[in-house]
Amino acid sequence: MERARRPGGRSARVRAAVHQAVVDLLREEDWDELSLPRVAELSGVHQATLYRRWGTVNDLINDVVTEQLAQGSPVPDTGTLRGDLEAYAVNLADGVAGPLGTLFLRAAMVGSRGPDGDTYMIERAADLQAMLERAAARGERPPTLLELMEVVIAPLYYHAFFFNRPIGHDHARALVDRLLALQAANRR
Amino acid sequence: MERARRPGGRSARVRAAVHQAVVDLLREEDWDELSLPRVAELSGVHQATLYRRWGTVNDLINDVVTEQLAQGSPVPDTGTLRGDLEAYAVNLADGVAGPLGTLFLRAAMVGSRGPDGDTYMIERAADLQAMLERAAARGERPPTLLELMEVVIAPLYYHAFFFNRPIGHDHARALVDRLLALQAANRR
DNA sequence: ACGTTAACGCGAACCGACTTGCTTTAAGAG
DNA sequence: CTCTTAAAGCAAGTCGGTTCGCGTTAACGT
Repeated sequence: MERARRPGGRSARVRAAVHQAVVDLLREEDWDELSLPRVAELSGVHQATLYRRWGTVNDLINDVVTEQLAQGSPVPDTGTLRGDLEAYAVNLADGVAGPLGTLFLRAAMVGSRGPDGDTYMIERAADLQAMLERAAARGERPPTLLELMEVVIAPLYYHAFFFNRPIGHDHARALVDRLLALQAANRR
Repeated sequence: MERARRPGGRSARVRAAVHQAVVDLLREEDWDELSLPRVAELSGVHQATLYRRWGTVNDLINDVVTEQLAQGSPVPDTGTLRGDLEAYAVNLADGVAGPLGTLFLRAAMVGSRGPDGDTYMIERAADLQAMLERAAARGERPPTLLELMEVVIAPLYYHAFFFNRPIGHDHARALVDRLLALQAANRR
């Protein structure tokens, strides 16, 4: 894999300015107003640079999402299964609202892929899997990854997607309750 | 509300050809290849007509989705709650796969609205609510609409959206099982 | 500090999406 | 059958997104 040949100062500044402009545009304007010329205008970076470095809007979005996922919102480790799940759910609820949520949904829709060719979802899934295995190691009885996705994560996205209004923390925690209740019921 | 002034023969044929072309394009090409000129080419209808009747790609998609929802897939009435739910879930599972699912998701993402200004989701919700009320009238103990959406519908969309692969009928029925199991647990 | 060159800035040209004024066709009414 | 006119076809023109060749800047190695 080809490493970036000159990652230093200027390129980094340009990248940051462009990423910032993307988020800003998404915050104010409509979904499909996002174009490279528009980003160029707002960021002060020349169009040609955008086309050369990123090529298309989707690739740019891809880059932004990758960066955000890499640094922001790590999977929590609170010491209890319930604690981890609630922290994660509440965090995700906040995340899918706001401009980054939109970005993320759009990225997913176009079938964006991370550097290793995997879907973002799959990369994240590994982290969640690890969280569940920590719980199992402590002697708790965690749900499967599929159950977690279906009972907690899917509803969060669903609300954001179809009704795009923020999901309350209480509501997010209620989803976790439901998941754990199912676990309790299954054990019998 | 202004009725269509001349809904007869030719207009109907044009509309049908255009709708067909949209679905065909979506089946073969990529998500963002869909443009009015492209649809014009494939349908044999002139560009100008498309721009005058629909204006934008989103409005066209809107029209297609509205039509599909209006005729296709009515909310079932099998006589039992479980029967209704399973029929609905299996049907939706098939629906969200395939090109129409994509169409629908995209429409939702842009925040499409039906003729009365409501989100499609909200229009459909009324039908589902009626289904649940029929069950209640029979003396069954139906879940709330919110529970139905979160436990059954959300996961179906989630799978289609993030992993876009079809959901098996068994899997769809399993989601209904989960919903009913939750109901049983709550009753205690 | 100095030279090399990747990465950015600039403007012109290109191309496809979108618009518009006019003409032609055929639905629907009498 | 005839008339009216809504809706479709046509073609030229505008506009914004995209590409390209060339000159300039500033990372990074020495």
